[in-house]
Amino acid sequence: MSTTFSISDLAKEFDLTTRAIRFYEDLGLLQPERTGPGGRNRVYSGRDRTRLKLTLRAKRLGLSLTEAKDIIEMYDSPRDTGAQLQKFLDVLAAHRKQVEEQMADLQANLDEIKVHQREAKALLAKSEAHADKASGKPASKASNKAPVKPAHKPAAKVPGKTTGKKTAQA
Amino acid sequence: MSTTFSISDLAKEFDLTTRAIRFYEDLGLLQPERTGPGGRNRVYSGRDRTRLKLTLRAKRLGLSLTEAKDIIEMYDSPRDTGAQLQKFLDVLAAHRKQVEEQMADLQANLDEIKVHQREAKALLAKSEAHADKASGKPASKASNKAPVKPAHKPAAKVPGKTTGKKTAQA
DNA sequence: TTCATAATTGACGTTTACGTAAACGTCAAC
DNA sequence: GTTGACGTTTACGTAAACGTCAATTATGAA
Repeated sequence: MSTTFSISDLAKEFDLTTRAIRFYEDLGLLQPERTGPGGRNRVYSGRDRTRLKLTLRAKRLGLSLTEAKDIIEMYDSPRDTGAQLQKFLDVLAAHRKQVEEQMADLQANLDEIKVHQREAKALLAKSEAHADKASGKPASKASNKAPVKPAHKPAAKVPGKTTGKKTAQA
Repeated sequence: MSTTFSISDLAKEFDLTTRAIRFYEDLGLLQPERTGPGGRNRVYSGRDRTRLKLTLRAKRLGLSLTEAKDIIEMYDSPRDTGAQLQKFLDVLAAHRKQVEEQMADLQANLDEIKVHQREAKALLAKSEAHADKASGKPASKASNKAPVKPAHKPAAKVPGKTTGKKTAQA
């Protein structure tokens, strides 16, 4: 009992369809063992689960599945010789640079959001102070409307999914 | 002369094909004016350029073009009434949450990279100290090999492109 | 035993984001 | 006066990432 998972276990946990999981297997991202009669059913190990988790995180960050695969393979490939180690370090440095660039993008994004928030709040306060005629309602907190989701997305989504199920954070 | 751009200006600046830029127009992301005989040629304003820049940043962060459009439209839509302002604030809050989640993903990623770097460096130092037989070379700095790029990507790339041209950072 | 539930393997369909010609207009340079 | 360089539209092609049946097979509950 070394902690294994069925395909639907993983599907539920990560809010994926089994179709998607099998598709990832076709790409070589997962290599479940088989069980049952004639080895029909897939059995996933903890390692598979980890790879899946990493894959999904990579997706959320905008990477393609093949890119995710390349990276993940790199991360659990055999680094015995010094040359392999050195190459690994090079790749890590490149990844790090990439990630840091992306963080800069995100930070810029966040800064803009903050600016807009400040502006909008100021405007709203002004209009409310200006409209102090009738009701004396505080009018503050945000209402819970649809969080902007247009439809389906290939990457980087807000928690709520189109398929409307559970949510699994990394 | 209010700073306008030709399609190839933008193509060069952002390392896009003109095809891509026209495609963005089809999606409603850009609305260049026309010039020349019969109004055949496109002329892009600074606003178009900004929208394009925002679009590309959104792409790098894993958003689809339609998502990018929705967001950008939101950001320069008319927020006059209090209700609109409040809705805008709600949307901003949702976006902010989304962005912060993504930053968490990125941070996790970065942390893992750092761990691996430390491990690899330790191992490498060990193997070098262990192999102090012949040459006495320092062996440190990273070499500049291909930065892991598999082929083409739909989003979030390292500077160097498949089409191998210029690079424009946000 | 029968019926529902879960899994599996094809195989074709779909959406996104452009690429890739084909065919033509235009203006400057040679 | 034709050759480029750049621009245009129309249209078909394509790779990625699954969705959506359809046709089985196996298992467990009723």
